Amino acid sequence: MNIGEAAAASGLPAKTIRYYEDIALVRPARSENGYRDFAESDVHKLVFLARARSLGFTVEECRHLLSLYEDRSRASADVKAMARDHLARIDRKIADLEGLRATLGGLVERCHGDGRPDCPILDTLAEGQGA
Amino acid sequence: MNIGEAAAASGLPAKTIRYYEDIALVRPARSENGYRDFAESDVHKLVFLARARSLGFTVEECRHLLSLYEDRSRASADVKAMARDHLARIDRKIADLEGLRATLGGLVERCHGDGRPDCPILDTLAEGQGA
DNA sequence: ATGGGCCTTCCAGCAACTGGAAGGTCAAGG
DNA sequence: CCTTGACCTTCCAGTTGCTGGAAGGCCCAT
Repeated sequence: MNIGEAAAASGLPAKTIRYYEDIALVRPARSENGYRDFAESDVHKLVFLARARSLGFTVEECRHLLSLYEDRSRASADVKAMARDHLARIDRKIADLEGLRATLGGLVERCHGDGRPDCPILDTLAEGQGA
Repeated sequence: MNIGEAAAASGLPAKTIRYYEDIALVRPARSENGYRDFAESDVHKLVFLARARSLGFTVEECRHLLSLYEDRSRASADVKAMARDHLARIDRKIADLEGLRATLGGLVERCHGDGRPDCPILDTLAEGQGA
């Protein structure tokens, strides 16, 4: 299977797949003409990667998850620990963003938003009572 | 005022301040010895930048906000529009993360997380019912 | 044989810094 | 007076995860 088909099958851009080969996440065979030749198992890995990335795992975490996935004897505890760490990071990020949202939302509400030049948003950025 | 003091006063690392000069967000004077010499107004700008960045505005948005801030005749509507756009982006990001959180949280719950090798998290990444 | 649509490699760049090397300056202490 | 150490300077490279583009090779149909 050429890279174009692998891309279509996995949902990843060809460029990204080449990049994943660069950083040794996948190792497709090569045809005689030098084209990459993807086996079913390669495409599975690509799909796995696409899913893990879309869940927000970093590439390095994906590498680790992939190795756990390929290790028939691994313990699910390892995976769960990673996922839980990741969950905690997500929770932190959500909390941060909600704080941000509250601050900025408050500023937006207080800004009359017309042609007058005085603006509580800029004032706050400059003086900093609210951020 | 040397860069070290400006850094302490603004809360930004010296490296970041140099970077901000590089991209022309600030233009401190220079002393005879070649050291940067920050006026109060420069430090104000740095504080402004630090606050706006911490609210998640991109550097380019900060550049724009700064110019609005310096423009005595600007309309607060401009600022409000930017802030509202930014708010919308934050909301989208929060929603994305909450979706992620739900998916991943569900997986973590279903994973028994012991020494056994079968793991719903990896299975899902591979087969993809849940992502 | 020629056109197009694949494929290959490599180089550059995005955001927003951060780290480090190599060297200049300045104030204090011996 | 000299050294030490903290500061400052510039420049180059790396980070994360791709993405775009150029230059060139391959393959298939007309």
